[in-house]
Amino acid sequence: MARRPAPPGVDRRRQILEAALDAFADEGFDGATTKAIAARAGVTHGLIYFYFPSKDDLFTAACELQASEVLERLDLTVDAEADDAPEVVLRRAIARLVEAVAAPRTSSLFRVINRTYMHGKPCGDAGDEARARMRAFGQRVVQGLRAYLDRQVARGWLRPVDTNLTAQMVSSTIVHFVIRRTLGDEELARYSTDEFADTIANLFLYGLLPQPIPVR
Amino acid sequence: MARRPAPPGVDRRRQILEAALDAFADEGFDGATTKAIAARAGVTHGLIYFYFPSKDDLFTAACELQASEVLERLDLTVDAEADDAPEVVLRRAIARLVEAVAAPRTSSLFRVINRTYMHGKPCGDAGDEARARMRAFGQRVVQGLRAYLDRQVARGWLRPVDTNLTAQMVSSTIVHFVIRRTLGDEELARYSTDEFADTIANLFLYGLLPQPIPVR
Amino acid sequence: MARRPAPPGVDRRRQILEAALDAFADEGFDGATTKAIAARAGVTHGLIYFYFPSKDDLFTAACELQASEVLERLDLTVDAEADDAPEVVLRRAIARLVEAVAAPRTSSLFRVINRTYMHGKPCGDAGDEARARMRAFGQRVVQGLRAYLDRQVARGWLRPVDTNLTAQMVSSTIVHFVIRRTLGDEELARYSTDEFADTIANLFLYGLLPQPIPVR
Amino acid sequence: MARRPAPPGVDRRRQILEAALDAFADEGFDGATTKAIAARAGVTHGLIYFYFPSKDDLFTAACELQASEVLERLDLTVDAEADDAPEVVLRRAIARLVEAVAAPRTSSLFRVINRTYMHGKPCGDAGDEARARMRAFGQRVVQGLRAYLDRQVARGWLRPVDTNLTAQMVSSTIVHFVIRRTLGDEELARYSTDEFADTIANLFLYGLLPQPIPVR
DNA sequence: TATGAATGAGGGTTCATTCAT
DNA sequence: TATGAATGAACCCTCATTCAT
Repeated sequence: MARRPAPPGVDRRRQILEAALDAFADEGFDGATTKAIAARAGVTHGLIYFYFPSKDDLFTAACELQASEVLERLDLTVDAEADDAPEVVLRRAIARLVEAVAAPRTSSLFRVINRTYMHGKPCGDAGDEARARMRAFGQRVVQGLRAYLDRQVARGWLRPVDTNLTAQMVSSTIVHFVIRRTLGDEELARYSTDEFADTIANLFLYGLLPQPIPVR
Repeated sequence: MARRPAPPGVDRRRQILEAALDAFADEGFDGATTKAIAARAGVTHGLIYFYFPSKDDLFTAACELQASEVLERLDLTVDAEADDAPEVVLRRAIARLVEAVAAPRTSSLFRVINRTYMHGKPCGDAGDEARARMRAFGQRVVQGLRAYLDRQVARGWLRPVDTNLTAQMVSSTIVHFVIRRTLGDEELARYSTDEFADTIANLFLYGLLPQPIPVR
Repeated sequence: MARRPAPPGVDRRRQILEAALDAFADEGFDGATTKAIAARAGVTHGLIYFYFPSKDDLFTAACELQASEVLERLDLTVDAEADDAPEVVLRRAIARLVEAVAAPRTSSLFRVINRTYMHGKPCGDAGDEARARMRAFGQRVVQGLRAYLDRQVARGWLRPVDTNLTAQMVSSTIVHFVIRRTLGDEELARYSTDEFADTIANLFLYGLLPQPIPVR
Repeated sequence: MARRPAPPGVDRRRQILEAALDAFADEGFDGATTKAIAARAGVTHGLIYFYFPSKDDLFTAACELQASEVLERLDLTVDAEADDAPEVVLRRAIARLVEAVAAPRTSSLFRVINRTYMHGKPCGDAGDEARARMRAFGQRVVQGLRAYLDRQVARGWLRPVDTNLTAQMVSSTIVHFVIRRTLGDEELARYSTDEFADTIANLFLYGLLPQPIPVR
């Protein structure tokens, strides 16, 4: 009974994809029932299967849509050649990442990816293929940061560290804390977004050993 | 039919708890079926419900058992007053954490906790209560590290940073990467455990800005 | 959206009916989805419900269309008074039946009918009514053959057997084997259509007991 | 909630298998829902999946159980060397087949097989494998009859016909009519089982051409 | 203690059917 | 006429949980 066709300007498919991503982030792949996703999207249960062949496909599509949209905002190349002082540049990069990850849908994506990373068995939850793609997406994010670090190291503005591992650490730290903050962690909610980015940046810029902190 | 009482010296309850924790880590709460847990523990399905009233309780018990056992090994107070140079001391602390987290059952525990942290909705997966307890456990781990940092800052051996946030960052970084390494991440498998701890320590000790690295 | 009216000379309704009959024959009533039928007919899914109120009605219509078209070709009355020898006459009748049943759409019809015959419960598959009509159609086919046999018995050209039962046996045998041959049964594919009709005719003409077979 | 364990002497598995075969015969593979089968067996829905991994497996198991039990009763070798007159011997064989096929569960099996034979697409209904096995079973039945016919032809008691095709025709005729009779066909119900077997036997023994019928 | 048959709610998926366009 | 998005009932199957033994 085809009751209500979508009002013009409403994209049911996108509604579903967004609801799905949030649901997967909140409940996990198994925990997010297709029925719940439909309810969240304001859509009937059956409609999901009109747009997507299976829950797995929905999962993949939801992740990829968000991933593709997020990659632009995470582009650091524009900043790479700025002539500002090293700490200013890195601070800015971290602020950019914090901001990007904190966007509502994006944090859902990263929550999903995080689960993917914590899995051992190459089966079950949403299939291997989806996991592989998420991993690839995660790597692209990291590679963006790494390229950026490489550039700064080459210029002599940063210490010659293992840029790969460093990029992973920095980005995973950002993701971890931004998500916790997003989820309402009280300790983290005290910091404004800027303070937050700043604190992270300070740690990674100067480390823990005593030394004069340059005025910002 | 045939009742096969456990041979003496075999603790069925513990068998179940350990199998459960690993299963929850591998498959997630929903993904780990009680049947699979029983099989993993070498126990009949029904027996689980002799020892535990429900899957939720099993989940809680499995986490708590491991948590209580792990807290001892993570105790850093013994080192807190050592007179070695600051970097030596912190490096040692990080190595301790890396080693502790990498222990097989412990990494399962942290994998489970990680999922818990990434959840938003206060429902579904094993109930709120369990999540609250896991959070409390995580905090105890962090507080151990934080107390350690406080001590060093007080001594003037570390910069006066926000020790709470720093402790969280350091520990979450360690957990994140140790787990990924445990799960077979190829990039991380290149590092030996010591190198790994060292790399992490260097980053947090000195930061990214150019400066002379003291000989170790 | 775009309405593509059928090009003149194309009978959408008939397209659907033919596709439906084949689909029902191949997959059964439940197995043949309306979507698949639409695809087979080269028509959109919704259009089916413009021409037919329900799947049941489509089923009925598809069967009846074919049944009405087939009844002409199965008419044996023209031959009934031929003066050829009895075996020639019966042989010719059987050949006619074999040929008629083997026609592509006709064999689909008989496949559908066969299923109908093998059903017990007066429910489910396409309703009782449809089954009753199919049975009636089957009986008309049989009655045609029976009338023919009656005529020959009356003339003394055949043994005075129970012509009703005999007609049913002969026709069901023909249908059964022609269908199996149509479906690619390897053992039956060895025979040409003529050989096939001949073999059947021989059995029914002479029986199994030893006796000289007249030259044909 | 494990309410009622089976009373001793009740084989739930067999209950399910028998109910399943009848249901498949009545409704077809798709039409017979697992829920209906469970109800028919006097068993809860879920129990089916305790004993059988899937509906397909249940289908296969149900057919095979009945097939194996029926093959004994269809054994004609004992009669093969009897010294009675040819018509007596064949008449007896046909009576045996009629009786065997008419047994309640057996006719269900043959109804299922019939559907299998009438299918074209090697997919859908219960999978190819099951269909292949049913075909094999059908062939074993036919081969039994064929071997019997071969023996009689070799002795010179029957005409040297194509025994393979003849066996198929005789058995398919028997199956077809016994099933219809079982299902309540009014025309066929008039005949007693013996009359029925006799009529069939007469047709196949003597054919339709005029000739003296020997006293029985 | 220990077993495993038994239960039933609920999850993913399919599909006949409807209706605005 | 024709389209295809939309709906909801029902299906197969899984799984936590129970209970007689």
